[in-house]
Amino acid sequence: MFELDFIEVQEKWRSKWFTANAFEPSVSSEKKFFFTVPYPYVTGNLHVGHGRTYVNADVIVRFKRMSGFNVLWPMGFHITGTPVLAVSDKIAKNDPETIALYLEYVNAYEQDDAKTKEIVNSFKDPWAVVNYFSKKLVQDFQKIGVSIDYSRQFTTGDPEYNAFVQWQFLKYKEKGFLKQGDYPILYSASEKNAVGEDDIKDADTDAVEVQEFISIKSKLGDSFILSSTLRPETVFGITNAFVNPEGDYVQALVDGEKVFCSKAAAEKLSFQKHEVKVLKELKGSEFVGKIIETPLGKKVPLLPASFVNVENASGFVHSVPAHAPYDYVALQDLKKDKKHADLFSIVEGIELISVISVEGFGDFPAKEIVEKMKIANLKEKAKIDKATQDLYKLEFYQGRMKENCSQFAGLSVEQAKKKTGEWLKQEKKAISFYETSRPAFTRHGDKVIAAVLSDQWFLDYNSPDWKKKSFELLDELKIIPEQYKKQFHDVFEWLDKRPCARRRGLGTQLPFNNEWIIESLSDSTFYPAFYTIIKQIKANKIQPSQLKPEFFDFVFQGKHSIQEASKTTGVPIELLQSIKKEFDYWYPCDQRHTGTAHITNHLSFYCFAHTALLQKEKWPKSISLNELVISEGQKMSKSKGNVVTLHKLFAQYPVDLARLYLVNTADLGSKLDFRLKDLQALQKSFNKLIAVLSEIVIFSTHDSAEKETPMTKWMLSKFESAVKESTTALKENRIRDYSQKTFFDLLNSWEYFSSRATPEEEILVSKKIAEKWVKLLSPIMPFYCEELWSSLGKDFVSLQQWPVVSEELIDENAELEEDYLQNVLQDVRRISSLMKNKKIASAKIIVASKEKKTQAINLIQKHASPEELSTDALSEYLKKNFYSYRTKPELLELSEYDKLVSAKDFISESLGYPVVIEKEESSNEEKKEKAMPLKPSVLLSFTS
RNA sequence: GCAGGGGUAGCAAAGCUUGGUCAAAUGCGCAGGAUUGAGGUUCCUGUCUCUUAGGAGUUCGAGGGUUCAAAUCCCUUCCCCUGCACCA
Repeated sequence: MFELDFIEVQEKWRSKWFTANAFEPSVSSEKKFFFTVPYPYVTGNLHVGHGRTYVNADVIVRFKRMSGFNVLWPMGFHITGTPVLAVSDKIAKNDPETIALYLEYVNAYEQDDAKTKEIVNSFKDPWAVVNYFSKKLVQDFQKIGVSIDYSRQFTTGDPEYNAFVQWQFLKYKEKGFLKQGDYPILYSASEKNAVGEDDIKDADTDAVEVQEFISIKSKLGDSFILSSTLRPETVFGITNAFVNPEGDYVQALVDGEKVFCSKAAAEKLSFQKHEVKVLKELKGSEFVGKIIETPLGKKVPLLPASFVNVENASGFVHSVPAHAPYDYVALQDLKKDKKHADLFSIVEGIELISVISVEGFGDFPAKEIVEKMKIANLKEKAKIDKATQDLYKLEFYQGRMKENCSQFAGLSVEQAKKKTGEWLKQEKKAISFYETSRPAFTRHGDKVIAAVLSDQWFLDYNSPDWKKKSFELLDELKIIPEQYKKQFHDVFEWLDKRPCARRRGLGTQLPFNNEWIIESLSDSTFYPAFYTIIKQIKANKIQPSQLKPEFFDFVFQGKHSIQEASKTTGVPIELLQSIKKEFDYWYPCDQRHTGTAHITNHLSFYCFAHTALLQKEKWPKSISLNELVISEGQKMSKSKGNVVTLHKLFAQYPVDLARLYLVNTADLGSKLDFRLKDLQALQKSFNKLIAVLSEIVIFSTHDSAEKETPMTKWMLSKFESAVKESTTALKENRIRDYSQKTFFDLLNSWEYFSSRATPEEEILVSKKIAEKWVKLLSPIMPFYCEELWSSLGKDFVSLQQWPVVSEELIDENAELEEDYLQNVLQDVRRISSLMKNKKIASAKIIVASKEKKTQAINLIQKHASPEELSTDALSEYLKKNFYSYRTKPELLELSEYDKLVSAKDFISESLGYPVVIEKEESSNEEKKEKAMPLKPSVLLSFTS
């Protein structure tokens, strides 16, 4: 038995590959294959989700390399944005959870506890995080055996990279793709800064977003009151407004107009591009009973309601009791309220106004639903919330505006909502009021509010020419698996203006405005180009300051003369030439592989960036994708503690096994559910294959008599078919198919062959398949394959030529004969199983006569359909398989008797009792009549 | 709601583009047998239902259609997952 210490084998080949620089190609005359996978983000360890993407990628790349391509697969590291910063921040503030997490991460690499602590402590500096993990990730990658060129590493924080990204944004600006405008964001007033999800308490479990309320202006004296709603379309149904009598309100000058709103609202408005000056403060109770005039000219009363929250939006709400459960219940409560007995007649006089029709409800859905759910008063908050939500959903998606809604009559609520809001704002009858979707606080405990940035930078993916060109790219782009092409199409359609810079985080500053950091998805769209040049930039010590726009103009776009470019940048002409040559050699990117999650952003931006910056010949050629990995049926997350890190995995299982598992468990287009039990089960087959293959490799060195037999023909045919099918599958990126064929099918075939064959036959076949099979498997399990290959006295199977199919060995007949034998065996077993209580002594197998076969062939050929056949036994039999015999008449020509006789011992052994083979012509048995072509008659005899 | 993907035997997962060879690969699980002191491992066999001679019946979310023939093509319908932006 072949025993290997997998840790040792892995270490050995890892170090051999990388000391020999086996995967570091340079410009040559060979045909090239430039392949990339998005660089990982460096805030922690890699997990099986990364593993899946990188292993699939590696299989593709190894196949291409063995198929004679000059393959470049480089790697860099992504550090842009807030996450690294957030980690450092938390560690600096001694956040116990973060420290524990990072102790665990670092502990995976370090032996010494004291050292681990020291390292984690150093993470107060974000660059320490970046530097530490980028080094460790390289080690991890090398451990998985992915054949990456590590000589072109960089991080997105490197000054060379900054210059490269700045150049891109200069180009976007020149083309008019970069624009500035208003944008609402989450904001902390006390920190004077934008806040992201990672800054907000509990935002990872309970997301906070910015909502746009429409605050309509209703006249009250010489001022307006601002009442807010998320449903502007109901403005036609207003019957009154509500104020919280306990609340604090102000009168303020907002953009030159006197308005009433809550005190909190006035402050918020000042962050939303409004000039706000508070004139006086007053209590909500002072508004009760006042009559206001809505923008539609209707005079309605202001009534008290405790449910109005002055901390939310403008502090007043208008009331649409026909459609809003809260409003309806509030009015009912008010009628019963003794404190406000003076208002009774006003409330009593309010008539509900219906503005939306929706199936299943009459004129006043809110009233109906409140009555149906038996909501008694405002205290039943949970019930009212539910009623509101249900009704809103129903009306929003299914409702229509009624006749009384002027120009919006007949529209769906969905459309009317947007249009009414726009209209009110345009007519200056309302303003936008941005508010957080729930009360939220930063991790430091400051209030999070919605603010409007007036100078936010956007990339306008809707620029007509840009979008058109990008669709052109998409038309030509090969997407693997194809099913995702449509999604790309839809995403391209949908892409609009997208904010592309932030006020904080690591990364590159906007070239013309250094207060802005280019946001992390926007700085990672064109970087495959960077791999082609960074090696020479670093090797020749070109300074970041030399990487002026002219440098990139020249290299990527061929602009300026080389003399000019050299003069401006101070880069020598030959060097400039050589860098451009390298870019021109490798570009375009032939294939980019990543997870499907990136389609809606990263991959789409990647396409757009290329159409904006490069000529058509340099646009990407293909994108391949794989779905995500879940763990034991659940999404992986730190909080669930079910994240499987590659580190842990490889401590216990051979890398080659894990690689096999990751490519074989699911197709690229489906989720992979990582189950430890399955992996362990797979290990059995894995060990078996290693044992079998090692044996074959040893056999292949033995001498043998060169004599082919039906069995060797069968095995070689199976093998060569597998070579053929595997190769096709790999060419089409059907990686799972390839692994099934190369690994499982062949293993099963060999096991069967081995049970049927003599040692001589095994040696004969081994000599012909050993090398090929090792090569075939090497993309999946490179470590063991290198080990086996070296035992044949050769170097680096990873760099060998992919096996060529020996078509002449594919022998359909040999395979058919063996299938036939299996069918017969199956048949005999079936019959035996029906003989429940009898012990079988022996079996007689009677093969159909020649005459019957000829007859059968005639019948099949002379008739077009099974209906035309008559009802004799042979015809009845033929009816069942009519069409398959018709398309493959050679089936019927098989020499059944010879096959069975030659396999007689095998049949007896498999069945466990002796068998006799007879021909129908020479048999004395009555049952011989039952024999049909390909279906011999079987006669069992029993021990008494 | 919009967009994309999906529903296959106890479970997981192929097959669907190009209809027949599909009661449907493969793996797990389960059952019986061999091996073993026992367990595990390994090997063989079976695993939709009925059937004491190789037969029959019912299945691929549900319902309808096209066809000599449908898991595969068309229509309708129900259910599930993902994304919906400034976040890596």
